[in-house]
Amino acid sequence: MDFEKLIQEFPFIQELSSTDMFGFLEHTREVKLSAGDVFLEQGSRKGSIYFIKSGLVRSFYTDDKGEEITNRLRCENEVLSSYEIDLFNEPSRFTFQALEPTELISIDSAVMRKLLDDNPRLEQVRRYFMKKTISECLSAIDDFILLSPEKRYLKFITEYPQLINRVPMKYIANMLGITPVSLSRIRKRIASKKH
Amino acid sequence: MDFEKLIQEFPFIQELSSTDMFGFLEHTREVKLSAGDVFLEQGSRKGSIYFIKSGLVRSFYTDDKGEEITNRLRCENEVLSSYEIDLFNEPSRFTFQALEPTELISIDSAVMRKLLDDNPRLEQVRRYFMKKTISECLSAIDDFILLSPEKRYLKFITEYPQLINRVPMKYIANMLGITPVSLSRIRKRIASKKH
DNA sequence: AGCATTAATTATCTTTTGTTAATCTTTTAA
DNA sequence: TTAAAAGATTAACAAAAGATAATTAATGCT
Repeated sequence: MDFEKLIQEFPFIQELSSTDMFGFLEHTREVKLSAGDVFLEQGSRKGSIYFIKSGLVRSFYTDDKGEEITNRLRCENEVLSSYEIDLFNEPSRFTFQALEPTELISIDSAVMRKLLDDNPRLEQVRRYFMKKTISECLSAIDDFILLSPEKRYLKFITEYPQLINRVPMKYIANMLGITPVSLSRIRKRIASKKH
Repeated sequence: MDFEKLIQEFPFIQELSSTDMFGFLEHTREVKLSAGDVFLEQGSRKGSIYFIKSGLVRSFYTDDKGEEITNRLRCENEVLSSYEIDLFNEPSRFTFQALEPTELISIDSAVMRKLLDDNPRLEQVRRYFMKKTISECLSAIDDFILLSPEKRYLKFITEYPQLINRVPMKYIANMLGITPVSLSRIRKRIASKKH
């Protein structure tokens, strides 16, 4: 794992003492997943915080008609977890699934919470992730308010070029808040504009 | 001010010592505003956290065409502030304006940050507001992904019935991510359905 | 390799939204 | 109180999205 990149992604690491770091690392474990594996189920109260060493993960919601609606995609060097379990002590509203062979480093959410609660110096870690979450959410809301579906798609492909060829378009359509059929038409429109 | 209500809204208050509470209160000040008054400008780096004693406030973004796009409405017994200033140490992306005669209790964001940083026992206060923000944001994103504009409007009027007769419809249209014209049609459609 | 499944595209049609402009209605301010 | 301004509605049209179904393309599996 590229340590430089890690620090760049998670600047708070530099501020942690090696004691803190080891105290944290001894509770982590590695998980190897195959494409399609589900590792956290909608409704579960027990979950972990996952760092993606390699691979690709989606989280999705299953609606009353049994339709799966993808709401997040995360790939290597990113962190994800259930907001419900981590922040609100509620059952996860989403299922987490690997879309590729995936290696995760996980730490149980309850254990992590205890670590953070017991060691105030780790507070910055919690704050870092909460701030990051807020930042991402605010940006997503802005996009829904200010941009058309087409603009949102264009923004998506420039912002996450590494994802477009790795996941089904219908997952992206879900995240943009439109139907897969509509996304297909948008893509056609864009392609024809570039003649 | 109704103290019971305050504790219900902000449960962390109970956990604060009176020393902490007074230390906090001595930095607050009251602001009286008339309808239309702007009290925080887009681009400002200096702002406060505002508790609305009475009245109604909106925050809006002015786009490149000079159009104002309302993104938040807050009324009495609610708290608001600039996420950019408070969390990210960046200039506010939004202007804050009173829509009615409004009384605010404010505390300067920089002062508040120092108070929170200096007193770890106040960390729960910060966490409370960050969690609340995340919760609101996630819910808003869900609505954009899962609900049609009409459903979003219906949800809005059941969730915030106290707002519909106090603010122009066009502000609500902005927050729903649609045009005022479209909202007007939606309202007509809904009215005709109830015949 | 070949079959079955899943995803993506295309087509058709209906519904909804955006845009612009005109007309009412309400609010504001002189 | 009345004129001006701002907000809401309506109209008319173009553009886009939803829904459904059919077709084509891609993927997975044994």
